[in-house]
Amino acid sequence: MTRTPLSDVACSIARATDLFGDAWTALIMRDVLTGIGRFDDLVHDLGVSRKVLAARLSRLVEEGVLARERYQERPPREHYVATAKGAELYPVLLALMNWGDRWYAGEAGPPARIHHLTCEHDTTMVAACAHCGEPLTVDNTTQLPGPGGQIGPGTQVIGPLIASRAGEHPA
Amino acid sequence: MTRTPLSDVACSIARATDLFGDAWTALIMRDVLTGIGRFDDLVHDLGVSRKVLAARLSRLVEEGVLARERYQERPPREHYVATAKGAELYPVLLALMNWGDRWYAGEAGPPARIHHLTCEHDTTMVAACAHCGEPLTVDNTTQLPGPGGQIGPGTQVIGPLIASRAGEHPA
DNA sequence: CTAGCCGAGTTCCCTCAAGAAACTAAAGAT
DNA sequence: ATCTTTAGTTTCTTGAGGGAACTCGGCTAG
Repeated sequence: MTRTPLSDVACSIARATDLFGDAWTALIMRDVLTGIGRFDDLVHDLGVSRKVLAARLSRLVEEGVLARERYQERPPREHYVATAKGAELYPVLLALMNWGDRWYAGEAGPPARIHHLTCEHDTTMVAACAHCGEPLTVDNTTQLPGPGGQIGPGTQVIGPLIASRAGEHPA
Repeated sequence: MTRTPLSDVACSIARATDLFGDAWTALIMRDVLTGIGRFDDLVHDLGVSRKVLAARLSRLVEEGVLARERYQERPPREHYVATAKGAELYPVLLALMNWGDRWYAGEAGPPARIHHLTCEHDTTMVAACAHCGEPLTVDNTTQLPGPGGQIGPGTQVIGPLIASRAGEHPA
């Protein structure tokens, strides 16, 4: 892509997408957050070309999402770990995973489970309202312009914009 | 991209990313979910090239995420609306937006607010555990292989993999 | 009735980025 | 002295994205 300057747009989704809206970046973050931080391990696990991986990693380090850290002195070796900023991308990954599980898991069920150490249950992510804890959905939310600038033409109520019958829930 | 076959991988994030891991797709979904469904409106709102938009839209329709619907008969005009499958991508967008707000909102604050109609508060999304309602974070979760296949090398506990000090929280 | 306009795309050309695979380079290990 | 591991660069080719012009059905205004 020839750098369409999405980051300029007054939209946090656009800003986030400018960094994260790339097939590899999401997968790199998944791996790094699950402990795969070494260059060659990422190459093998993802099947990404070394060139592209190097480019993504340095972008992510530049953005402060990952950090390059020495993990052994002799011989000196570096790997990549998530910063706090990077760790906060975890909900994005959970949301993607949740959606993938719901719509693409085969007969056998989802390929991975999330185990919540706090409550000791296997679980899934719910997009909950920070205020009341109820799920946030397209139908029960509205987007309004915020203090940081108006949000272009997308300033309407989100409502009955779901297709009438198409695409029913899976099993 | 030359179609690296991510959808084959036994990982729901990879599957979701195969479709959604594209700078434009996320923004198209944002627009469609907020009511911008017409071809030319999308071109103008996003600044995407008509060729790429046409390609993305037909892919999204193929995948059952969007539906092409006639919204007036004379003259016949079609626009795009989200299916149920598409509407369920909303949490992904909320998570991206949340992250963008936290890390890229300027002085003025975030460019848009989410208003929860149910509880009547402006709110943000929390990645909550479906079981206990507490937030899911990198530190309090573990990924385990699920019924639908093992998840490659990423089968470790997620834990102290956050960079020691780098990337502290914003204001 | 013919010229113009609108919405929804196609087509064409060009450039730049992704893929593949070989190459480099430092530092042990055998 | 050579081999291996790790972490990248370099080179080359193909193909996807950007930009802009073109198409096409169907109203609508003069």
